[in-house]
Amino acid sequence: MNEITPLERRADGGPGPIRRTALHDTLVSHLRDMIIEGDLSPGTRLHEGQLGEQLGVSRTPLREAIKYLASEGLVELVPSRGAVVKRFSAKDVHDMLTVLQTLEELAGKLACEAASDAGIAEVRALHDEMVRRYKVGDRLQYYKLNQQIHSAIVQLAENAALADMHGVLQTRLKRIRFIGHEGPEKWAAAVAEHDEMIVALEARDKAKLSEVLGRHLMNAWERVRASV
Amino acid sequence: MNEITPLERRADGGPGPIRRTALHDTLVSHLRDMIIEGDLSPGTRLHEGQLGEQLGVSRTPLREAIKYLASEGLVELVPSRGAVVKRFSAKDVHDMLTVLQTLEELAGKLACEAASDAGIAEVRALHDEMVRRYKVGDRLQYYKLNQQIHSAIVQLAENAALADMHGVLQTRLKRIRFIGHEGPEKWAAAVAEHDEMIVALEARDKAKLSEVLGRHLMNAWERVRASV
DNA sequence: CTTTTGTATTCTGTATGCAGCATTTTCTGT
DNA sequence: ACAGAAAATGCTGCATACAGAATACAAAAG
Repeated sequence: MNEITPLERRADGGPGPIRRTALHDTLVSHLRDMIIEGDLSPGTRLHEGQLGEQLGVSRTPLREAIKYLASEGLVELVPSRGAVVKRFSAKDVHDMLTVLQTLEELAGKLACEAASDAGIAEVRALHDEMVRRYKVGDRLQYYKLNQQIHSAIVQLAENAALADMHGVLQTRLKRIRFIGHEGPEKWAAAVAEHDEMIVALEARDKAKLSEVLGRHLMNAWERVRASV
Repeated sequence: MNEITPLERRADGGPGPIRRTALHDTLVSHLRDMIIEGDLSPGTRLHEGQLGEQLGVSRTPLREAIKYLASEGLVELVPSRGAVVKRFSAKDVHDMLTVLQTLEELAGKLACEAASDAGIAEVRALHDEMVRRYKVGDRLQYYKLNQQIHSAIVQLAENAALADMHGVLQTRLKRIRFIGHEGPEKWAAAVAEHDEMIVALEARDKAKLSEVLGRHLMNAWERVRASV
């Protein structure tokens, strides 16, 4: 999609209060984005010398970032042959969605118990914004807000381990969902499901929210299965 | 627990068919074990120079392994201060067990559908062996077989993503469970639950297996809560 | 013309070296 | 003697350098 551009190293000092972002984190995020957005397509070898030069970074931190991503499951380490962007089969995607479904069902239940009213209001705000984008037909922003909402609900559950696992799976799936372009009717259905979600969350209806989230992800498979 | 010993580099050739295990993998496993077994206790700084010398490895591959473990959640990266072994609070452990419970419930359902008879027989064999160890009072082997059984059931589910997530959580919890020494009556209860599990699995009773697995992990929290 | 083997190149894997930041120790002033 | 500042030490973060493995290419044999 994009050109491979040199990593902009956060210049020292500047207006920012303090530089917290080490190169490692920046690199990890950058590579993750490159994989998700398709700059590095599945099966591509991550050429250390070349890639490092393009990003303006030496091989050492690059290799460390790659190892990190390998643990995240985005790339695969082949002994003596470096790293390649992991390729997901249709079954892999289905499997991931199955687990994600279970996790979000759990998140829904926990969120209804643990969430603050303010937290719920924030999700509502995200939702309203997303609907606005939907009506305008802004797919990219819709997509991003959609992800944010799911993450936000998981956050409301106040369970770090759950958030971790959810985050990993969502990241792995981003690449897929980013591509999946459903038709208008399926899109409308997805929005309707989101509507139900918000209502259930605001009512703190555990069973309902859990059920809708589960259904939503079941349908997600239907929506993306064609594109994998 | 143990001394920190130099990493035995799998000598090339040898009887083994071919050397698949790169240094990276060996290092990761070794460090993981050191953390789990308590050689590196929570809060300990992973001193690159020192640790590398003790293991007989230079800093570069060691750093890569540490980054990998950081992504797994076993260590925490502190900017400009290296890595420290992550410390889990009681809530963290509870949260992990909650997620693990949900995942194993799912695994139980899927396993009943996907498992081969041979696969189920293998779990039964593990179970019988575990019961034998229990009767002898061999806590360590009991513990290991216990873990193996849970992993085996997850494997039967034939869902790679599920296995991944389960593996990560189980690894994080190993350190805790390794310590938790329940009394005789709780131990007996745990074994009884495992008995139920096997029966349900052999009957391919989805609902029952799922229920038992869930209950088993709920009780697991009761068993370990004192020791965290 | 195909296949096989030897060689050369390229890339990964590991070690080492240097610079910057954090912390600790020491020195100085009150 | 104590507080604060300055220097010194130790460690991490990044870059570079070197060695070994894998692959690609070419030449020679069938």
